[in-house]
Amino acid sequence: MQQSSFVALRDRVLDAAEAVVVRQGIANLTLEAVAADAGMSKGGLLHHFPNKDKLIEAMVVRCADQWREHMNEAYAATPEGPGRMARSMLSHLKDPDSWTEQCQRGSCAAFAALAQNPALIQPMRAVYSEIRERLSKDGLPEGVGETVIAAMDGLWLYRVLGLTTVDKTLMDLVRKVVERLVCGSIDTDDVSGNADGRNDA
Amino acid sequence: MQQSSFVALRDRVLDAAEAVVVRQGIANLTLEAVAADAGMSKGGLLHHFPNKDKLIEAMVVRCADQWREHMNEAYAATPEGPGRMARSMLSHLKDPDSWTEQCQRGSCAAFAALAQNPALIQPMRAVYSEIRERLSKDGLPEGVGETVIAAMDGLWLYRVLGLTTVDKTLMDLVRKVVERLVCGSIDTDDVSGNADGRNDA
DNA sequence: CCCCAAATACCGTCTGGACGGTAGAAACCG
DNA sequence: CGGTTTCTACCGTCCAGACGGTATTTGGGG
Repeated sequence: MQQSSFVALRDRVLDAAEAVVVRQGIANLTLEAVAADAGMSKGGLLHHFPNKDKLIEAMVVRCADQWREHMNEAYAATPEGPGRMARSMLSHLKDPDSWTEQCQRGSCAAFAALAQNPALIQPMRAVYSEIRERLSKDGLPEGVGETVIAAMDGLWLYRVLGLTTVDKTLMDLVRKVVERLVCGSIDTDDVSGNADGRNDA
Repeated sequence: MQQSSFVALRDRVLDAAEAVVVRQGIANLTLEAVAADAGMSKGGLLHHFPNKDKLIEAMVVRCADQWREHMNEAYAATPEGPGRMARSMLSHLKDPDSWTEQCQRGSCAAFAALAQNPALIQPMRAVYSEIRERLSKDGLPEGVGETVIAAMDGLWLYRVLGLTTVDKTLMDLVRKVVERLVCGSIDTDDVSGNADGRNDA
């Protein structure tokens, strides 16, 4: 019974870690709690992850990989043309359940890393670099891609910190406005032409 | 010398707490570390804040108050008309130094609360409710105000998690795109009219 | 103005408990 | 029997908070 599936043990432990964070908060993410939730002893847990840093690193890596995969799938399913990357990212907002789950995964890993050792967040940084790289070659005027993803991550922040409730209504509202922004930028791309136009007060 | 200024002691302690978080991370936000940074003993610290929860609560409250104040000042300095609230918030992005400082303050308090006791974040939630309330009465089409603040908080998230560098260039890019969005929404407010128009793929 | 007492601000020490990590035994496997 | 996995027991450290004591200030009576 111990290795019910071959590779599943690692995932079982990482799931347990996320569950602990969700239920009891970052402060209670202890080796004992994770082990208990995964149905093993602390010693057994430490056999697979030599220390807490490695455990959290694995959480972050798994999360980053899933994110990347999710992103590529959405991109493949998005019609070609300018703003394809931006449009594919916005499509995530159409499925609140999936989005919420990704949010939770990401926040567990990110906050665990932040609390344990900020350097552990590196894999997520890497994913972000890729996203921004692809957005910069998306055929949109400067700044639009950055705005799209910033708005999406703002929603992420609200959910994660509980600053405000993020329901389908809010997600749809923001998504439609941003979609309009993207489409409008494709038709009239005079934003980039205005890159130097300082209208600061 | 101990009470150099009358009320300043409390602020000195809270400043110390923020400094500890900035320099050493949330995990090292201990009473001893705060006391040391504030130039007093742990016993002395506990004389003013009966326990760690109260200390962090004070951090959050101070941060929320400063935020509200900052917000009201910007609003007062912003020309009247539709989207005044949205425009006043965007003006924060024009001063990277001030914005960065606010970011740091906010993140220290928010993460300290998140790690210690998520319920302590309540004062920030309250500020957010006010902001969203005012944005909803801002004379903009539905969703625009929400998008504006979501984009700004996305930048906040990047800075706080270090997901990507947030410099003046990026801030200006996003600000200009969002400003354009706000102004465009004032001229042609057909976004709200399109609320039902589903163009999902 | 002085003296004494009460309040206030602060300090150093202690303790109980939690946590990360180690070590060796035990169970399971072929 | 050898190797792998898992367990139990334990150690050293750290931290929140309690406690008793000390310096400084305040205030009131003579």
